[in-house]
Amino acid sequence: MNNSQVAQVLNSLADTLEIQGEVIYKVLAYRRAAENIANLGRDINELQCAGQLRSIPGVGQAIAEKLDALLTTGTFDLLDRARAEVPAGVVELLRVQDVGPRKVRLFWKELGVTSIAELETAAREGKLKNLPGMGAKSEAKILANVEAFKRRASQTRMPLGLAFPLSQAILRELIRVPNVLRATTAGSLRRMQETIGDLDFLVAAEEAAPVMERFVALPMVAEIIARGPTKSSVRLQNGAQADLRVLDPKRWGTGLQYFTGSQAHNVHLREIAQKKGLSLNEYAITREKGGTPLHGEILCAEEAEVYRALGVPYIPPELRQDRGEFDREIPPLITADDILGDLQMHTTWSDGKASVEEMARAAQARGYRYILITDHTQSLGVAGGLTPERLRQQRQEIDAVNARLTGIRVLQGAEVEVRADGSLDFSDDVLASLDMVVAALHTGLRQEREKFTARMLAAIRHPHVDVIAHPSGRLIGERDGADLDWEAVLRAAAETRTILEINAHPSRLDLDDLHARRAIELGGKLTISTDAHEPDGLDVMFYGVAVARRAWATVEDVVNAWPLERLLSWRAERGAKRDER
DNA sequence: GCCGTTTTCGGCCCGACTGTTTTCAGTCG
Repeated sequence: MNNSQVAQVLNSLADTLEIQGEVIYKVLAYRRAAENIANLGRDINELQCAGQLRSIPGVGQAIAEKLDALLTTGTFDLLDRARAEVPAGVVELLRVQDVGPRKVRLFWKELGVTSIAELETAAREGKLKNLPGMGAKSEAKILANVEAFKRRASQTRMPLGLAFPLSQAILRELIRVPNVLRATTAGSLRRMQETIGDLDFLVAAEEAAPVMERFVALPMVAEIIARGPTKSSVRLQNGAQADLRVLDPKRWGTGLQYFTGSQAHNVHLREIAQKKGLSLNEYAITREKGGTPLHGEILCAEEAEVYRALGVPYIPPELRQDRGEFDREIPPLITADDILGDLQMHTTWSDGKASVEEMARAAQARGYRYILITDHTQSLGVAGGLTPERLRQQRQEIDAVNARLTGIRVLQGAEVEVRADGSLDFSDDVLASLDMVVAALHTGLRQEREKFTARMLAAIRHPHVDVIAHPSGRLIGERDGADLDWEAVLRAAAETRTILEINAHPSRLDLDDLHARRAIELGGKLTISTDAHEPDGLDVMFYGVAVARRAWATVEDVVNAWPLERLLSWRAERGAKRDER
């Protein structure tokens, strides 16, 4: 079982216990453990082997024993009992909006409902409205939510690449409302998580009503879920939920901090406040009940003031996941302005849509000093992969472009296929003729762990390979990454000075933040590359930078934030080191 | 069930909105 599967088991156990009416803190303990396991960055099986399960935050004696059994036998006592007592279909009811543990229990115990289909039938037959605490309105709402659930065939979160442009479009509308002073996205969007559940908006305005009106009347709104004086929720036409919160500008800082989350980060911050005898909410910092009163409230118009008032260093939004950001000094994270070049892009020589010169000029316009052209190689026929002969012709064109342009240097590389047996698509002498070599695995992604890992390690240890492109091969929401021994791969890359790519395309974002962070911990180097196939494709760089920031990366960790001379001399040094091995 | 420069027991973040209620429970984030 991998980390996310273990986390899933604990979460569904927590759901089951909650339906059974278990004390909420026990339920929360399982959820917290699950979250921390999902955020681990290390394979939980390794920790088990090393007897270090209890080093995971939120895992004590009891949960450690259960994890041990789970990883060894695939289950444990409490899980078996919970599953025997509560049918899976009952737990599934929680996925319907506005149906929580208490209602699930009510419908199950009173009406014998054990599936979403049965819930729909019961609602249609009018059986829900007579239950205690229920009424006609609640019944109609639940029926509508069941239908909404069925429409959204897959309950998947939106990829960031979809959510980000959509949110910017909505934001532009909100900013235009008269008397709006500030407006921003918040939530997982502001944290730049790779997938987004709800779109969160925060607006500072003297008057809330006009902006609320505009929000619920936006053309992309399909349905109003809730509408209060300071908060509204809508369902968008693409099925996503969007929330708007309007704040007094004097309380912007606390509001933005609260609404950015993550929930785990906020819980942690509020605990810190509590230990100082303070209480934090989205409006202000106040003295806890029973404490000596403050001179009223502490209002924070800026977010940084919230952290300062609580004696905590400012934490950039991308790091607010409760993954140790309160415990360690935060280095100066890389920014988009630090990027000096782009080490993966395609041209009309293979499957790109623009010439070498067009790509070079586009990169120059974005302030870059160098680019690496990385067209596909021969065995990837579908993408018009290059033969050695065509590669030589391309070199001439690149030389000509370099002669014409000043201020940017075009390097010749290739996105070289790693074949099924781990060998590369070009001979060593052809590879040696390139300025840099990017290796990629596009085939056999479903190979078993040992086999795929061996191929990857062969590519990493290959003397001519500089970069591994999109290492896991995942496509967000479509295809999981390959099953890899990540610890072995990340270690080998660090040892051989092989650069691992963060592919900035929002459908990939590969390496992901957790693996990139682990790579850095092990001393490895990264590149953030767009994999552009046309000039505008260069504009996705900021997504990759966000992943790197979430991985705590600094300029030192990211080679395309280095001047070209430094990158090339580091590479030469690396070649010498490899020769010694 | 976890956790500890206030604690090995007694805490555990905090508030908006809705619908069913005559003061609050449930859900959500």
